[in-house]
Amino acid sequence: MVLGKGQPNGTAQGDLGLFELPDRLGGQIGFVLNKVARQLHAMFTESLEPLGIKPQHYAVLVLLDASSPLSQQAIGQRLYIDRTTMVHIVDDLEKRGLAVRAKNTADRRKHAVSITEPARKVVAEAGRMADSVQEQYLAPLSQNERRQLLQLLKRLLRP
Amino acid sequence: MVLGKGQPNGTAQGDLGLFELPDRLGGQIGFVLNKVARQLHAMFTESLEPLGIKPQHYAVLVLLDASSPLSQQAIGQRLYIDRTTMVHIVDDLEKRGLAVRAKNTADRRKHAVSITEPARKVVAEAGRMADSVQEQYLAPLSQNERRQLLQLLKRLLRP
DNA sequence: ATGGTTGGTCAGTTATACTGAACATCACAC
DNA sequence: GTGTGATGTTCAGTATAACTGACCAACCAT
Repeated sequence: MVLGKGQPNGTAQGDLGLFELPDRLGGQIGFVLNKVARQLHAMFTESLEPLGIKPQHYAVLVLLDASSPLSQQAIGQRLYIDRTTMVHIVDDLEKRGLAVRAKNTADRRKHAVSITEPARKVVAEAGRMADSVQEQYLAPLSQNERRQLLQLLKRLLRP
Repeated sequence: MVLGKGQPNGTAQGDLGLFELPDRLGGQIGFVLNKVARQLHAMFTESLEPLGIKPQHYAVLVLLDASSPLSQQAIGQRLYIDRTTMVHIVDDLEKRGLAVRAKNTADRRKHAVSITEPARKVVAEAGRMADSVQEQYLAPLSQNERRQLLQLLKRLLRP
């Protein structure tokens, strides 16, 4: 998966030219996409460590912060997260006191997952870290280019 | 990591508007990046199955096709692949008769990893599949936008 | 000859994603 | 009222990719 640390060492920032990819790979958006995603993910993961959460936790909390409660299925659908992975994420959040699973009286199949008050502070803090990491990693691009990149990526995202 | 299948089901192509991300996430390039990378990776992985290789195998073979032999360390550095992961990848390729580890007489610490002749055919076929998958997934973007996306991503990639 | 570094391997751990099966629950047709 | 199909969630796994730390052989500079 696109995650983790692992930058090649022994090279200075900006030495990318020293390791040109062959055209066959350099022309593959998927390849570069994976590596970029992994680098950014690793930076974000590291920055969140003091808060005791991971990027996936943050994403779920952001959604719940915006609108609580939601079912696990609804969260998963909006965040492109697998149903079993969602079970684990909510397990973790419950364990950390950052979310609760309540009964959904209208449909007993579903949990009513809600954010807790302490979690709102965590989300705010993590949001600042997210912005900081993004600012740092996207430094090679202008603001306009960043908007452009995001817009292009969003247009690719399939349901 | 950014990999696997897992698209939410029950929604039609183009229904993205139905599941807008909150700004806090939608504005995070990392989040969208991960999801896009995973989708493209899943498509490519699936398309390669008939050839019995995976995207990482393909990447290594492409590099070796361009220049053989190379040490595992050299391959890893150019493809942003961890040294232990590289061991497994070359193990797999050897097992499939697609690469060989020979002795490096100049430096006995290093293997001289080379592509095999049969593997060149696999690389060619996989390359066509890579192009096809990329063509399909990038369909929402114009040719110019695709070049732009790739260029922006490459500028972000750190050593 | 020695110490530091490098290349590679091994034995793990971690994160994310996924499948299939199972069960409780819901909605709907009859 | 009943049966059937679908849904939401959980469980028990598997898979992929990445990673760390330790270890050993080999290389290089001193």
